[in-house]
Amino acid sequence: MDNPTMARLLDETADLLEIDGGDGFRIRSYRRAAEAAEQTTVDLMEASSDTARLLEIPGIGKGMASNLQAIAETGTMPLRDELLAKYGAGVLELLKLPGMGPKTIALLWSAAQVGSIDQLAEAIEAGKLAGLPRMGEKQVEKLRKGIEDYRRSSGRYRIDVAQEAAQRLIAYLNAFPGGDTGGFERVVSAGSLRRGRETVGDLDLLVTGPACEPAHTAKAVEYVAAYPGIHDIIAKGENKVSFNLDNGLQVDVRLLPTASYGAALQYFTGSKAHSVTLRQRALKMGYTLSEWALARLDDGSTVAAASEEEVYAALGLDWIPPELRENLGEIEAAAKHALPKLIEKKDLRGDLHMHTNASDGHNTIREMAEAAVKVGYEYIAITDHSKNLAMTNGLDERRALEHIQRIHEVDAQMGGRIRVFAGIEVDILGDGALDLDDEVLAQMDVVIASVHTRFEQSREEMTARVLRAIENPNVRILGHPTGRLLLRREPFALDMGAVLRRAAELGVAVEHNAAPERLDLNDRDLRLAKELGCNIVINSDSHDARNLGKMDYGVKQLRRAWLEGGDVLNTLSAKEMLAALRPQA
DNA sequence: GCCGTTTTCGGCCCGACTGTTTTCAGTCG
Repeated sequence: MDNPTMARLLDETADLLEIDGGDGFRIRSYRRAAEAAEQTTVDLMEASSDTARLLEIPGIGKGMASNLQAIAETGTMPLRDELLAKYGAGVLELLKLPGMGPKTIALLWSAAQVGSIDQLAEAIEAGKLAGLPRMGEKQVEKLRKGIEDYRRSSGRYRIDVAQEAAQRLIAYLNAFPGGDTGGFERVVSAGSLRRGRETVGDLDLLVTGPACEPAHTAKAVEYVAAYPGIHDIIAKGENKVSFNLDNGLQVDVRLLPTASYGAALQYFTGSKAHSVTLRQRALKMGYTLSEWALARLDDGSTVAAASEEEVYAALGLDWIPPELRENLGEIEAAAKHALPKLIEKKDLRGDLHMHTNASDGHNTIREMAEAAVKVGYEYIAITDHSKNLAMTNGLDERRALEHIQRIHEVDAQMGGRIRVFAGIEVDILGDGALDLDDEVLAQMDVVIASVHTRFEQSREEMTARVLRAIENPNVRILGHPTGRLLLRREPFALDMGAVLRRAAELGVAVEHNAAPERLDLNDRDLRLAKELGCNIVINSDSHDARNLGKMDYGVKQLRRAWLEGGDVLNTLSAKEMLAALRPQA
């Protein structure tokens, strides 16, 4: 079991304790321990036999150490089992509905025998919630919509979750002993994960090599099917194994001969719409395209199959980056040799959105700056929260001014190794006013304005609110413009066209927030932003120095939006970036 | 349940907003 899984078990125990009405401080210690498990560099599974080593981790005391040891040994822990037996696993799923917290769950459980999302849906339909305390019409309607949203998004997984699952599986497959089969040559992920979609429905893994040659796949298939992370096997054939992982994610592993690698990779990367258009094109040229090869229609002889480049070239096309394969004009562009030169991670020279322990981050300004040097950045901006987000210990005017001083000091201490700009992620209040005085904001190099509250406003209200915020001349970046949390919270209603048009006029940049739970703006709106002439920035929104370089998923979204290096301000030098960000300054 | 002690018990996180109240509980992050 890995650290994140152990962390999840501790966090679930905290959830269950809350539902059970347990002591708040005890619950917090479980949350802290979960966070510690998530963040520590110690391999907890390995360290579990050494109590002293566990106790060295801040947040882990005697009780947590024995919990971790129980988890390492049995895969669970007594308190968690006891509470699960009492309430059932369904309550943990209930907690994922917006507006549904532990107190409400406890109420529903005791008053209406509701212990799962399905039971809640039934209770709502049967009108059983009417009359319960704090269950007015609006509240019930909110729950109904929450269930709808949840059901629509379930069955999909965030790209980082899918990517990590794929990496573990790929590592396992690469360890195939092979023996007389000749083993595997290449193990790669295809499908929507390779295309960089923000969420993934299932994993497609492609395996080629001697052990995958037709009629010789038995040993390879058995090895795949023996992967320890498998929950249940759906299908097992000669060149395909399908199964569900413990977290429910479905995986298809396909075994194909080396000679078909390119055709197979193209076929399994999709998208479906892209592949259909490609196959139509092949037919017009007298070819047929399958996962085995691009072949002549008349005699079936292979035209191209070993690499994707050969397959695309034989169809008269430049190789198309996977992120573009959505049948949105990429095939026409490839035929005209007019594909964009997509932005790459190495083009990024800085990051303009991150938090420190002055608000809800984990590290100091200095630690963030040092981490950014390691990533290879030329500049960063420190942008902590403002006071309206009390939960995050957001800065008021006085603290914000002090923070600017400290940032300047660190900037000087870094001795030119990196520029550290003073910034803020200022809250956009309900009416579109900003959470800090203009005189304070005016002293910042980079002001990001973001919505964090009152997501339920109407489209008109929200649009007016955001427009008012970006009219403030101190605002240089609109942060995570839709507020969405993938698979958890829908984007709020907003007239995106109106906001982007005004942002372009004002020279306010729109952010692509690269945190994998946000990826906000999405690829479609990013493409629109480019068309409308908006400045675009990509930021990590790091709350931890270790996340600073994690831009990969965000860069994929930029690529899906057809963006080139020149479209994104982070590819500029510090001086050019500031000039573009503050054209009037 | 963790931590850090004036060493074995007391402190541990503040505030806005909503929908339900008619003075406030619950959620948010």
